Amino acid sequence: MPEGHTIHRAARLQRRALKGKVVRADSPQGRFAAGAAVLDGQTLTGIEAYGKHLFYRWSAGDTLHVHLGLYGKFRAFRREDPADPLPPTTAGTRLRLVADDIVLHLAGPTACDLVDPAQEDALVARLGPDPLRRDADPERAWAALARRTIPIGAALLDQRILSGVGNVYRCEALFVTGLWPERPARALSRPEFDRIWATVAAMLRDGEKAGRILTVDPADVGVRTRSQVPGGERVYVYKRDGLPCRRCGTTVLTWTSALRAIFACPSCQHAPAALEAAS
DNA sequence: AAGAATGTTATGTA
DNA sequence: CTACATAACATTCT
Repeated sequence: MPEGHTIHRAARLQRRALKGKVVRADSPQGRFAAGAAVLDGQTLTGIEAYGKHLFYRWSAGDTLHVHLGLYGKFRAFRREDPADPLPPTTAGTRLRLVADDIVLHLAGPTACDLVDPAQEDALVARLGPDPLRRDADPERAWAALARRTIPIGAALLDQRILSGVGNVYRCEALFVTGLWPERPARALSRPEFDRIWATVAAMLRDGEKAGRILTVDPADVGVRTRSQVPGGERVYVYKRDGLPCRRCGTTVLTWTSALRAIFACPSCQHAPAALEAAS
């Protein structure tokens, strides 16, 4: 269940565990047997994250491209003794990497394939700036938004405009910036865009550090809520439809935007007056 | 056991 | 080329 923070965190932790090491690779379920055979015995020279994509660089020049999709997961195991048996793989395991005392399982990703430089360039060229990357250029996102009539809520999910944001962060970032998700993207002012960019970057950074999504400001933590939603203590609006807003108590609304459920507080996020009255 | 889910691409239409 | 609707794929969890 990954957004950009999960991917960048995986890159950081796996770099620490595997970079510079000779890696044994295989594909226990045979779902990536040919690719694993190519990587087996190579040294992992680097891992790069771009939006929700990962690129693993190998000593013979190969690049492994991974995208976790909706269900992809990494599982890492530490082995005391290299002679110990390998931990069992669960169904859907595509690739297993073994180095020294580390075993890494990659299960269920949408993409797990070897790419040549042209393919990698094409993939990256389709992505908007990633706020977690040092080389991110917010002007590219600003220019892309200015051309779009789609709602800002939909635009934030479009990886071509800006990359790394998923459904939780789009809802939370719009709440924190106080913007109604249905505002046309190109109607945003520059200061509003700057606030969105800064908010998304800060949220993704926090998530990368913590390893989980936690967007609620400590100042709002004490606000009474009857939320029974798992993880509901850590977000403002995501999956909190029908519950009182943590800030103002107004009922949080949900509807469909860009194929996904979106959640927002009509009061804190300046819904059109008609809608606010109706709720 | 149906349905939802922290994702994305493809296709047809206007 | 943009926008929108719809379907499709993928897998796990409740």
